[in-house]
Amino acid sequence: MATEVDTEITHLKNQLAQRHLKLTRQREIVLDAFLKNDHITAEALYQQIAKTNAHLGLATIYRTLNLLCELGIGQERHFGDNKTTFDNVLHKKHHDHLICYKCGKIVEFECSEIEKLQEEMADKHGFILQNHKLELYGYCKDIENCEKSITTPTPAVGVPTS
Amino acid sequence: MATEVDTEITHLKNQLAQRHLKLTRQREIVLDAFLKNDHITAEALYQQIAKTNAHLGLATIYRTLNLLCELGIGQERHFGDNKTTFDNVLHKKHHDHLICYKCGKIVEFECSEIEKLQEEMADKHGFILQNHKLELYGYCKDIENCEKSITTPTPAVGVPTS
DNA sequence: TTTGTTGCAAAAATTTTGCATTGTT
DNA sequence: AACAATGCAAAATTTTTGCAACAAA
Repeated sequence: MATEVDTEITHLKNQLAQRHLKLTRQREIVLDAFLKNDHITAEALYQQIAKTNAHLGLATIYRTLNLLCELGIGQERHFGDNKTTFDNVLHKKHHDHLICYKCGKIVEFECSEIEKLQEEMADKHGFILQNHKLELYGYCKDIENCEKSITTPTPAVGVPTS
Repeated sequence: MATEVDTEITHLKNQLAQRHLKLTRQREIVLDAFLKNDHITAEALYQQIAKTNAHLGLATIYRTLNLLCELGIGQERHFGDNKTTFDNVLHKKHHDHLICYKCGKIVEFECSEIEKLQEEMADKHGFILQNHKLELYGYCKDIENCEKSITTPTPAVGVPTS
């Protein structure tokens, strides 16, 4: 069956070939693990891979993740904290996020009207739009799970506490 | 004359008093310098202050900038690279950015229609919206200045090169 | 074969922290 | 006087790099 992973692998192969870069086992492992996660950090991916596969050096994870970004498969994100997370962005064009300040929950959404307006704004200011990042911060109304799921009591980023 | 800085200082004073924190000369200096810049890094602010005032420790800059964020005056941003920049966000509600991949130019804009849609999206997903960050990445058509102003040939962040 | 990649450890770069001293309320 | 902030240097984090051994084209 032609899975989404196949598509990504193919894309990766093509991009690598174009640049005379090589498709290694490590790169496949990282890509594979990467695709199974949304917004994951290099460190987390490292841990995750360490559990299931032969050991890959953290430096390789970083190098590969950066490569994926250059090839248009991944994109860096920063959610409040200062850890860089990486997202699959190749087959998820409209990849915006809602983040809860209290429990850290991240919900993905898309909105074509917003996309359209972004295009207009870029045009209005003389830009050719290639990409965007939209993050909405707030509090989720999921009282039940919000408190429970507190991992790190995310420090408010520029939210008036009054 | 009642400048914008006065407003910010007043806000700062009030917020500090509320929390039994103190208004120090250093905090005033940082706030003052901070307000004169859009999206500046801690290091840059440090350098800038070093030129004009008595020397402030870099740690103090960081501490104060983080404080400003907690008080709702500042907000952290990450534009492509992994340096944290800080923005004045108190009196600029609609503070979105267009960033040129090639020359690094940053243009600020606002769009109330987008704001409204964001509100709707948050609501739709059960969030109470507090804040947002919107960054549009692309290439500016300012051929004249785009090439010239290259500071750091910003590495493309997730932009298909094909 | 040739050229790119990995792993490791060392190095960079960025941000935070401990603690004695100093300044504000 | 009490309590918080600063400065400095040391520490902690996060990410990158150099280089010899290794693997893919």
